Amino acid sequence: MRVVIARCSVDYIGRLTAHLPLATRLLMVKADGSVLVHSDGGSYKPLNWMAPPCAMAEVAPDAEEVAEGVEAVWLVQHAKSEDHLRVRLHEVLHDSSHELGIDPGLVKDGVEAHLQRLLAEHIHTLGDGYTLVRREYMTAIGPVDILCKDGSGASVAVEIKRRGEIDGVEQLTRYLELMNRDPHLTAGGPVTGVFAAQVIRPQARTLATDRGIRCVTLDYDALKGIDDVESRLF
Amino acid sequence: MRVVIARCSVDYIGRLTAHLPLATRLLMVKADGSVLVHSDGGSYKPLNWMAPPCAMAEVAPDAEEVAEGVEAVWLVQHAKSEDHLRVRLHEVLHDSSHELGIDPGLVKDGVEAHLQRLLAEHIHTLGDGYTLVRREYMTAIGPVDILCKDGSGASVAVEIKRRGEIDGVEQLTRYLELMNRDPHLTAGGPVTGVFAAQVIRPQARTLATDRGIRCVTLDYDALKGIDDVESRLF
DNA sequence: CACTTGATTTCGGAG
DNA sequence: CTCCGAAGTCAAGTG
Repeated sequence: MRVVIARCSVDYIGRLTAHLPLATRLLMVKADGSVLVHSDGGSYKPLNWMAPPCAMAEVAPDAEEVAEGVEAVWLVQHAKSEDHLRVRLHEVLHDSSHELGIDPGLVKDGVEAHLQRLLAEHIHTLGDGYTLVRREYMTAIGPVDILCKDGSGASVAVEIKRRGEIDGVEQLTRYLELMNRDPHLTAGGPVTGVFAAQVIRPQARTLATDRGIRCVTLDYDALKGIDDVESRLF
Repeated sequence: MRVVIARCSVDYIGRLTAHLPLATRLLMVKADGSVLVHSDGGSYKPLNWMAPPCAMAEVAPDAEEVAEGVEAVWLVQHAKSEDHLRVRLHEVLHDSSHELGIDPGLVKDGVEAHLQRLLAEHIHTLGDGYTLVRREYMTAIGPVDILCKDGSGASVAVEIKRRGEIDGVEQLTRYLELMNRDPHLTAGGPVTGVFAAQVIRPQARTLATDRGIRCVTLDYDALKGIDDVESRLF
């Protein structure tokens, strides 16, 4: 990992064309050759970058660049496309390299998969008499998050999102359309839908309701609470 | 901007819980208090981070941490939520600060907005007699990229994407459904749809065709070429 | 390999 | 401010 602080200008040519005027920035060159250009604010996203696989070469500034005061030029070329980044260094304020080694990586908890497991384990939170058929029920166009049956024995398809947005409703609608053509699934009556999420956007809620899909807001901590209480009983 | 290279472990608690085991990493502390934890590979996304607005405080390691060899602890607290990051520094290999100033920011070219402007200016590329009604035509469920009329005077809704995928077809279908219920728009006949993109995926093309939506492949450079030629005439 | 889906998405624009 | 769509999205899982 090489870290450089420099007054520089940057040009990216590839999927789009982007230009960064002359200013002082942090340049990060990773072991895989990828380059990140960061300013002193914003978010975790660099102002400009080149994703691996790519190679960084230091080339000589041309006559025009020399006239503009360019000390060095970095040419970062993507390995599988024409995408490239040209960094013109006008003044290098810091330059150091460090051996970092391979990172053991991030351990996560609390994502959609977890929500799905929790709701599957406590499917009765959807209503009395609800029973789980299976998680990731496979259809021709993809897996339905949860397939269960309501108190009357009718099939219910559940789509789970962390944030409920309109495309999630579209997805569930496609599943329901398909599933309602399967005599096996509709034996107990038409397959209904439940759109479950921690937060459901008003437009998504409106569309779902309009299509007869029930919306359920999930409380992750409450579900986990039930989980903890129940596991403590065993 | 403060740059630290250190052997550290990191814990994030907030929307999810995430842990990074002890390893050598780059820590970036930006002027707005935000912190980024980078490894020597991956992509432009940090392994872990705290987004602004937030504040970083160096706190004393507790007894257990001292016993594990922790030299210092950074507590990064988000200003508007309970999200926080705890960085345990075991060994600092580098630590430097730099004044970067405010960045003039990125200048982009070639995104969807540009495509939309170009097609709107050369709406006749869709066919003889096509006339522009307006860009970003507002409907109850969102803006249609371009509303125009064909040679016969019938309304045409155009959805523009850089890459034409299935969700873009779904989006246009929703607009068309709604617009075809508006007597004002259907006065010249049913509203038809055009799905325009630089690249259209086969699945999206199949779905669009199936729904009577015309697919048009946009050539950005060609459109820009027309633009340049025309502007040169004035 | 391509395709799909989620993300501590981030980012920008419109209402 | 919120809501919504786009992104040089990235990255992981699956057929």
